[in-house]
Amino acid sequence: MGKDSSDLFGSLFKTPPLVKVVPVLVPLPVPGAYSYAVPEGLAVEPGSVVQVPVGPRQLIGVVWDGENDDRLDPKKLRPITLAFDCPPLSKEMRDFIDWVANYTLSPPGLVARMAIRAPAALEPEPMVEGLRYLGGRPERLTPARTRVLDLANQEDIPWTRSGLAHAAGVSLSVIDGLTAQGIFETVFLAPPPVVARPDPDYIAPRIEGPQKEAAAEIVDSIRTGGFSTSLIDGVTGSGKTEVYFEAIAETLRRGKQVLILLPEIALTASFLERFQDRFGAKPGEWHSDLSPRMREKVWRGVVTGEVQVVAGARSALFLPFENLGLIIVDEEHDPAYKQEDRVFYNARDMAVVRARIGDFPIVLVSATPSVESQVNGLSGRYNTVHLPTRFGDAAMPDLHLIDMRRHPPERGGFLSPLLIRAIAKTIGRGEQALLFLNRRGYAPLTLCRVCGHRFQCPQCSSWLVEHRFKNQIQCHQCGYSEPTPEACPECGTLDHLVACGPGVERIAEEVEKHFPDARTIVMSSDLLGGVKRMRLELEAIAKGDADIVIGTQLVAKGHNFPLMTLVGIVDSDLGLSNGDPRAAERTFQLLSQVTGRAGRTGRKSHGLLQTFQPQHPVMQAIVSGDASAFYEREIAEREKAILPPFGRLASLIVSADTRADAESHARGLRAAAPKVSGISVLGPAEAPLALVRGRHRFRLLVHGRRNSDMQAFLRAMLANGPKQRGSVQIQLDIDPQSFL
DNA sequence: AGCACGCCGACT
DNA sequence: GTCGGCGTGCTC
Repeated sequence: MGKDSSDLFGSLFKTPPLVKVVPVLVPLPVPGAYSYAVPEGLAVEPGSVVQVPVGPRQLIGVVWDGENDDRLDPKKLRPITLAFDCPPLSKEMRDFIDWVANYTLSPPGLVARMAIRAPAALEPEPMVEGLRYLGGRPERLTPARTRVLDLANQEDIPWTRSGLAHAAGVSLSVIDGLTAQGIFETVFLAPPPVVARPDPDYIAPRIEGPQKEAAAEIVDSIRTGGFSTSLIDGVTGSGKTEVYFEAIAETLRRGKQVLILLPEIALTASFLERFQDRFGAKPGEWHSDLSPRMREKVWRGVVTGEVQVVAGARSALFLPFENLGLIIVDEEHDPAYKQEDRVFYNARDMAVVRARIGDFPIVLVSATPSVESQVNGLSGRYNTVHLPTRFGDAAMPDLHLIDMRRHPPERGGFLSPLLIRAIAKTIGRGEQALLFLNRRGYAPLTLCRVCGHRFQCPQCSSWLVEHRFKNQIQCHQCGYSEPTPEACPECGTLDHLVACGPGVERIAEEVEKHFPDARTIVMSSDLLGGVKRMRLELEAIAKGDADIVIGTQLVAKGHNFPLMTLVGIVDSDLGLSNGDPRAAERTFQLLSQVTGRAGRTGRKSHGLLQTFQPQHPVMQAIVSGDASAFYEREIAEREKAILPPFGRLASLIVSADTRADAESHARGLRAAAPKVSGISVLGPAEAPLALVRGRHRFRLLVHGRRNSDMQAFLRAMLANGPKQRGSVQIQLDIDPQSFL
């Protein structure tokens, strides 16, 4: 190995020692990867999870692909602190993260962070201490010791200390005594799996007719392999879950992992049990209020491939599966799939992208598909599977509108005589009625009859909602609350405050007046006693311990009420004109879901919808059961609403954490770009907008922390066209697949 | 995201 | 004279 003199010279005087430098994504809102030196002897590759120093802190990051920024001052280079002992993120996962960061214009480090959000799981789980039976007898045999030895002789498996004590009905000291005498040996065992292995053939599928055909169609796409998107579109109670369970079974048979995405609210014990009934084991769970310990176990199970199926909320999409082969997105239309902080994304859309990158099938499921998915189904890009009828002997409820102009309630009331009569009949038969009103509290607005003062939130200027059960007035926007005052704060007059409009509590009052002997229950998220009480109440209702249920949104989902044969919608029009461009779609979905609560177990059932707009397309679609007419119309409306592309008319929708912030951003933008005519403001609740894909027309949502950033961005965008990317976060609410 | 720095208004 | 509000800049 001859060294020539120039080399020697270089190493002595000029050339710095060769250090390996790698890009590392750090969890900071910076546009790209940082560069770090790899210390001697540390083995890292793209995907390795590492700890690195950033300023004064140590952060967890991921070694990334690509070149280092060579403009970086080498003096700034710092070494990687350590590499975690866990499998690196796969190329597929890295591509997915890059894609999502690029599409959502989010800092890639923040996207990557979502994949490694179980810090404790980065080190392998500690071994658990166990006991192995070595045979032999103790010097003195007591009855307790005999019981332990009998058990140990029966089963030749390693015991845990406490497990053996418990099984033998003895105290830990008995076990310790035997261990001290060399009867047992302490061994270290691999930790037990979080969940048992699901068995695809645990029971024969309980499906028939159209369900069976639908399942066969989807199983077929799995057998074919490769990327495909299917949309299961079936009314409530049509057996959608049973159908996609067959897709899961087929994937498991092929030795691949499955992810089931559900809106957080649908991740209930009853779903997990249903899964267990079919597969003999529960799926792994992933959601926001998982205990850190559990989070760690599931994360680790997923990366090692030990956990075969995960049922999770949207964040589960970023779990680094070892061998993912199928994604199910249940309740595909649910707005809970949207994340609207830090990284803005719709998990449903990103799930399709993940399947595309991983080249495996994905199945979207809904009784009321989103307009976007409907469009994709109609255009043939998604393979639509219809389940038009209910499963077994259950029939859809008979639906009718009540025109409130012709059948008004009595003075001071909100229920039409027609609805009251229907309730009387229903409970007379010993069946249950559900009254739905999507409004918590007693009254949405309180005012003073003397001076006209309206109770308004001091923090965010929306109306304060009276809650009689809690004796509070609350702001439903920001959570502000205060005790209900007795006197008007403006003019000081006592006892002249008047409630305007109904909330569920007020409907309960009216119901009690009409049906004093009925067992009435109010279900709303501010039910005293929290989630536990809520669950008990739902069970009680299912058992028949209530005659009339008055509920908000939260009765719309899940739960089967066998005796529920009447659903009354108090105000069907509520939500149709709140400025949300998706108002009609949302209302259609909500009303379909609520009316779908009736008659799920075979009894003849009815739905009555009180409305002031019986001709409205949403109302017509609901009562006629003709969803396709509604979608067709809605699609046409959206097409019309989409503004012309950039260049001719730039159109911006500004949104921010609060409406006030958004207004302030918009003022700045209007000043910065007077030629832009279409700057409009949406509050955080309304954003992002629906967009039907097609051609390259789109709206942008600009989210920014700083006015100056937003203005700079806007100027650059106007100069360079819509492809310009700025330092602000932008949400393009357009079909991600047009970018694939 | 955090954290430091710096610049103007209301206080012990 | 300071304390502290948030606007701005920086982290390999």
